[in-house]
Amino acid sequence: MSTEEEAGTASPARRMRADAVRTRKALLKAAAEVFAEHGTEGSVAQIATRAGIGKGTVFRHFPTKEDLLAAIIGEVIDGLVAEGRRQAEQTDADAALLQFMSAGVDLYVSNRAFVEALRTVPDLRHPEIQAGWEQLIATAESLARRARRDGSLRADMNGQDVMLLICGVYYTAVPLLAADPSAWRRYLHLTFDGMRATGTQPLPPALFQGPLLPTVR
Amino acid sequence: MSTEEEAGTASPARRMRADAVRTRKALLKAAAEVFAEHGTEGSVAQIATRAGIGKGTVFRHFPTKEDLLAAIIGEVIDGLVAEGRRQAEQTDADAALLQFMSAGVDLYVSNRAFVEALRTVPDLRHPEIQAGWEQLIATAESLARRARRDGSLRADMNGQDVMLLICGVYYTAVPLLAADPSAWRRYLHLTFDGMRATGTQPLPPALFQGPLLPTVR
DNA sequence: ACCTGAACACCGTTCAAGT
DNA sequence: ACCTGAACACCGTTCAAGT
Repeated sequence: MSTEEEAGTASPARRMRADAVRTRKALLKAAAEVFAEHGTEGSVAQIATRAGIGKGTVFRHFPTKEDLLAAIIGEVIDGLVAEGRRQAEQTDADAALLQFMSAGVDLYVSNRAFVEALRTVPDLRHPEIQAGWEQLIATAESLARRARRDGSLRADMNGQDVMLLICGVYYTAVPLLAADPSAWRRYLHLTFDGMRATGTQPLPPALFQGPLLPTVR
Repeated sequence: MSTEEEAGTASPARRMRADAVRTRKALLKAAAEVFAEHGTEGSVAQIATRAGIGKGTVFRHFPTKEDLLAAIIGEVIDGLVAEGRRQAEQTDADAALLQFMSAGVDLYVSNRAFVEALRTVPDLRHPEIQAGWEQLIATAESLARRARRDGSLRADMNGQDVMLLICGVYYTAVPLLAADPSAWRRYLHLTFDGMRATGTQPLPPALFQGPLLPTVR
């Protein structure tokens, strides 16, 4: 978590004054905490107070609240991508895919802002988030490909499906999570059964193979 | 749609002055439109303007914005319950369940406020919504029971699962809906395959059989 | 009894004034 | 170069004043 390179998160311009570097670090830490706890609705004032800085300073570092959110979410995405790559080295392709999806749903449960941000991927036009999302799809696709080859995943499932389904499983369980934070497991297993189903009708086609957002349409 | 009994929506106290009845009707109409278009975030000012009344008047009829939302959502729920009962009369139990779920997802797609409200069912402590939700579960359960009996639905699926999965399917497809409003069909079919899966591991247990919110825990 | 709009405490955002 | 807090246009909500 904190073993990454420090300070340079999303590399702001070049060469900052020492005090600004400190301020920025405190800001990012506070924002990460507030967003994880309160979701996207956590207020800028709340973040500023927790970081011990003025409200105006937040907007000096990030032009909008959304930009700040994107910086935080970018890091969370990186973490999930890393998890996917770790799973890709496992021998059992089926288990690797399931464990990747479990990690994803679990992350959603523990970080409200993460799902809220990803759900609005088409709206949030942040290159960092778009790039992160495509990395996630690529990672998921590599896991899916292996599982397809050894027959544990149906032929018409791709990486984008995997990512979208992680989100769907989370939302399926949302109303139950307050009472039981692991209620999502039931629906992940159900979904996974659907993903391996054989001898059924072929699914209606997937929309996009590559990037989530086409320029046309 | 407008063939229902007029004016009495959620029966306010007793005997209103004629002008108040007119105001209330305009308010409910405006609120239904604004919420469907803009989701929960549609503003009270927007609704008041569209209804041609003052902002304060909104709060005279409904103590909070949430109460107004609940009145609107209550009606939408009734519509879906009716659809479920219609499907229950169909001979093919499997098709009835699938068509009920299709109608549900489709409703979510066309009415943003509806999903947003249902997702927060545990938070929204409105008896009307709670009651409506339980009616939905009961309706879904009657469809599920028939499908379970004739073997087209796995034995460990219940009505609550059905309702939660409708929501999940919607959210799975959310990022694609702007580009293709029927993208959810792919995931509904996948989910449905999971729901009929046989010869697989039993699912982790369901949390609650009856009402969604236990008093304990 | 019913409606209204000004007033309040919030929100994200801007910016002149300070160091 | 960097930070700050007052000021702005919003938000949901309250309430004294009008009919």
